[in-house]
Amino acid sequence: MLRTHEAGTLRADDAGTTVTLTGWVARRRDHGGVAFLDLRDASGVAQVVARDEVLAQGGAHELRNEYCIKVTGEVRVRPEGNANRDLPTGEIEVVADQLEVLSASAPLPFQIDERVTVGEEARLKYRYLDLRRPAPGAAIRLRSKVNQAARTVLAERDFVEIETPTLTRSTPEGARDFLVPARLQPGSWYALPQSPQLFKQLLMVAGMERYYQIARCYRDEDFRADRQPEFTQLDIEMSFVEQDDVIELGEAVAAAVWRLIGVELPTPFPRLTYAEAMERFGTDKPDLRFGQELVECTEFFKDTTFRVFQAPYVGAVVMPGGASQPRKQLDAWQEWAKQRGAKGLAYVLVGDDGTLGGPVAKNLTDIERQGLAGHVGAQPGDCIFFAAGPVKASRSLLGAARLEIGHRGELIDESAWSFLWVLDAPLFEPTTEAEASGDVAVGSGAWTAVHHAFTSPKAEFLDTFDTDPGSALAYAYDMVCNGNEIGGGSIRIHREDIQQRVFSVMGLTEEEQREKFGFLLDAFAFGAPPHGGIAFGWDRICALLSGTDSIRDVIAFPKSGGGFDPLTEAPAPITPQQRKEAGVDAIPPSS
RNA sequence: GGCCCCGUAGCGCAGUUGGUUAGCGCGCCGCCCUGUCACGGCGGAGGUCGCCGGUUCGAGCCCGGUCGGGGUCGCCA
Repeated sequence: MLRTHEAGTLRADDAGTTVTLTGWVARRRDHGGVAFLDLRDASGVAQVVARDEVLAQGGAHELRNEYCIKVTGEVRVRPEGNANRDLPTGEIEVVADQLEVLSASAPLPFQIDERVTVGEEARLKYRYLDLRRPAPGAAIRLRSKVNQAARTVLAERDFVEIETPTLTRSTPEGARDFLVPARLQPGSWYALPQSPQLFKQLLMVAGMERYYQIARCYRDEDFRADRQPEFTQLDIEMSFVEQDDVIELGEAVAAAVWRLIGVELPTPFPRLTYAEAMERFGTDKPDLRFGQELVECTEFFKDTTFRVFQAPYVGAVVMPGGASQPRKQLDAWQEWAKQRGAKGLAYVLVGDDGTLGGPVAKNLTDIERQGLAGHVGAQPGDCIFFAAGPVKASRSLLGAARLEIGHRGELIDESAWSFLWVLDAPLFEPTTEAEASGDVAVGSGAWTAVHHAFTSPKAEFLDTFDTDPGSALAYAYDMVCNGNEIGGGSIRIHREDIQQRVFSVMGLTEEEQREKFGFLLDAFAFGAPPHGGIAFGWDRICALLSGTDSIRDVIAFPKSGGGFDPLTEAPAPITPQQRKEAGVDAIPPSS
């Protein structure tokens, strides 16, 4: 090694030791005859004292920030009154007697200083400089620990870490595939996997019994703050298990990684059914760190004369103190609701004396006005928001309003961790609903799978799921943390007859089944074990653990909007020669 | 794909009602400084106001378009 010690580890005990340190000049305080250098390496920072003579030697006089240097000198306790309590190494300094510039630094595009804010674009373009800063660097280092913790839990339980292909076959489910031309078969293409889903099921057929992988997944979809075209899942699959076994393992993994930040998660996690989550929170990933649950009002308004509330569903959510919002603010809520595709957001203001105000109040009957605040649990000074209309859309609007109320009203305890499982999701949803929300149906039937086509119906629906698909629930489970879906999975179908019936509900003919999933169906013909699994959104989990909002902060080299990498400037055009060789323009014989 | 916000020096930002030479902080360059720790002092350089077009006597500012970034809804089994 070029060094004998790491800068951040030096303490008063090391006084008298001659050490050689390597690292970067984090800051230079030059007093003419003597200069103080903060030498930073991965372990931390230590102060180096360099006299003029030492600086002059070896061209070190022009030392600037981020020069990479090597310093040899004696550790000593700092003179009386000069200790720096803010630094772990603040008791000591290294008196340099040799200083060598290993590598000079050009002037920096931005300062390597936590106190200086830098735009994300600049940070990503010079990500290698960004990562020299304490917080960004710490997020990447924490991620490594998170991987390690998960691996430890899984290794203790005899899981087998297995890599699956990244060049694979395009399958029709889910998101858009990234495609890779096959040079040796012009006109044919590989797809990058959206997840190792099918492979991990094949590994169960292969008798591996317990599989995991920290797997890179690829989906060619439009961007969001919490989305990258390539992202990572901790992917797990187990044979001979039931839902509770997977849930227990999931809790063990979560507990192990949260322990890294000193949080002991109480297990088992609370469980909500999908139906209950939708009813009480208007979402399948409720944030339980605050109340303001939705209040069902359909029955309350069953005889209402107010046209808007003569709807299949009426629900409410209370905003504490919301009655004092200025008119402008209340109008802004209408805009907010419209942006979500709603007509608006009806509201009633509860005055300090209990009288109801706002445009809706006068449309209510006396009886309704008397009972309303009590029914929804509103106090004087609160604002009650209503949504009326189709159940699903109304609840979803109220659920979003609830979150907005929580944020604006600072009702959310940011230091709290709320974990839960959401269970018993529906197996199918009507295709029309899926299409209405823009979903591409896999089959041509009236129903499409909510999770995926291999998710098992719950035992009690085995006889009825094809005669009454709308009521069938699945062995599917989502782990939710602070309103984020951080993991999800299911028990899979392993019986051919059930799989056939699921396919036929989805309107897939046998021919289509063969074409789309032939290799999996083949495998299932050879004694497939009952199995199930879970996949964790690893980037989101690392972001939560790092206390950052953006998954970009826990990815070493993330992409910016539009899938662009500001550092390498990928994607980039290819040469005509590459085009020709890759077979990008080959025309398949059939078309 | 829809909607909203942003684009001014290397970085982060200000820029009034459209009006003289576009400012501030940090960084950068030069000189000075022997106990600092976001050291300090003096001096200096640095601008295609994203791009194209329009309105105007005059545009960083107004209008249209376009590119880039961020957010949000759609989409993401």
